[in-house]
Amino acid sequence: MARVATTTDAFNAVAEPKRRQILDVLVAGERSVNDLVTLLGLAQPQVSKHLRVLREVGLVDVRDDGRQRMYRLNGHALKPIHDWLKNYEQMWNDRFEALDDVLDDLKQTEAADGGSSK
Amino acid sequence: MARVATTTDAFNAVAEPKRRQILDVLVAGERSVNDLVTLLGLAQPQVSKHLRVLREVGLVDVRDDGRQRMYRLNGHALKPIHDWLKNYEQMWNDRFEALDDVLDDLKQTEAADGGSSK
DNA sequence: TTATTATATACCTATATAGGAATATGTCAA
DNA sequence: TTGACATATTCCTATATAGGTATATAATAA
Repeated sequence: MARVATTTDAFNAVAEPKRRQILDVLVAGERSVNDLVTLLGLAQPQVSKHLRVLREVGLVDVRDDGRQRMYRLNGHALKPIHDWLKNYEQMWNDRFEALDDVLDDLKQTEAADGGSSK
Repeated sequence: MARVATTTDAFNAVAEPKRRQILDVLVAGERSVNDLVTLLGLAQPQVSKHLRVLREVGLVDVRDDGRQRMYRLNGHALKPIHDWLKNYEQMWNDRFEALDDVLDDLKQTEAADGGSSK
């Protein structure tokens, strides 16, 4: 079997770096396809194709504006990724590293109390 | 061209749902390959293969223990994903939704002051 | 109408999977 | 040693991309 489809969920859609770039541009606001082509230096068909994937997983919405199509970010579609990461945050959080320091201090104090002089 | 390699970064490694499942098990602590096979109901070779991908992107570390190999999570490798999401959090945060409510209220008050009676 | 601009789709190709099955490697026990 | 267990690797196949190029569709302008 091949890989899970890119349009399966936000995880897969966002695995492609150029699609992340597109989203990063759209955070600032609505953009036409051509804007994205210019800003990212990609070929127009590939931009359209990436946008289709992003649209299929709900990461962007479109609006017709004359002959342009304005794409706009829908950040909510990223929440499942953020939610999944919740269980792991503690592993790199400053707050937890601070806690680790405290625990290390406690251990050292214990060791000192225990009598190890070296 | 095909898709970006699964071993390119955490984004791609984690796009595969079964690899996320493996990580979800490892949050609780170290596990042998067979533990994972049993807990997840997957075939042993596929588990080994998924673990290889996770190892190549630094998401897990291994330790030899007799004939077992104990795998352990390295959550730090997920931080780049979390960092990337930082720019988007505001779009689904309660705090921002609360702010939206406030802004809506303001708008309504304005409208009322403006004289729209209907 | 025709031309021009903006975007989407179709077609082609190379490539990297993920799973299944078989087998290799490695470690311990008898 | 031989056998049993634990894990990794190899080989095979079907499939879904991503990029390139060409073309279709759609909307405006002349």
